[in-house]
Amino acid sequence: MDQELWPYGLRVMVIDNNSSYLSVMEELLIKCSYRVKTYKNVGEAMSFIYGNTQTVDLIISDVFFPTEDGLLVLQEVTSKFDIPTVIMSSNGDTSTVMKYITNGASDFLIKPVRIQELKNIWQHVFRKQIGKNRKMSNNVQQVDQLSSYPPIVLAPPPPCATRTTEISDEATATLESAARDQIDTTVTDIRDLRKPRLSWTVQLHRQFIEAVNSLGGEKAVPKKILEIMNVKHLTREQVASHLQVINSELFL
DNA sequence: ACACTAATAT
DNA sequence: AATATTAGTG
Repeated sequence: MDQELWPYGLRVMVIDNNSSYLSVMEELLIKCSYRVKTYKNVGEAMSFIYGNTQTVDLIISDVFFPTEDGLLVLQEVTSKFDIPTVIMSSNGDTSTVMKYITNGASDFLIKPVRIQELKNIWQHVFRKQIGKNRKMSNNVQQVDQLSSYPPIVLAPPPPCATRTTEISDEATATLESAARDQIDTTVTDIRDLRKPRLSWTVQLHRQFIEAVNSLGGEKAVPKKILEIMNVKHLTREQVASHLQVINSELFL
């Protein structure tokens, strides 16, 4: 059976002028182990994108009815940066949705957005990349070839992504053993991982990302990350070094 | 003293 | 390119 994978650390920008809804979105996205950056206004969001190319994997923007700034974001971003953009609105009438989709929106979510829908948005990122690569090679694209490390790591899914289950009896057994496997692959000690130097395996990196996310943006400093990761023989310096790289690839 | 970060070294 | 070490700051 194929190992299920999850795109840890996918960098998602959310734009919405309603700050309480922004927080809701942030919380949901963090539960999905994405990295999240939120903006209340379109201008700041766009200037971040202009100043930091290649640091946003996906944008989720409100429509900003009636000014339709959401549409501007969409047109700007799709024409200049090719970042998949998802539009949110509380109004889901067909003509509205159609307008955004025809202008290049990757998806249209109707508020309130449920976490189940956010678990699926990562696919838009990979869709775009597959679209780009398809003409140059007829090789079957392996999903792990599309991942870029360290910004995005494919690893077993986080608890939030537990599949919407209709559980058949034997499937239950499979899931349980999969869960056990996942526990078994959690790194608790790096003695054998540090050959000459430490290797940040996907498991270790996943724990790192989860620790960072659980601390939330600002407070994610090496010492606290280290505490939360709870990995023997891992040093604060090693975490700091890794954090530096992650942050230079930006986001947080 | 300690921890953080940016810069630099390996 | 990835990880470790150093050096300056609070």
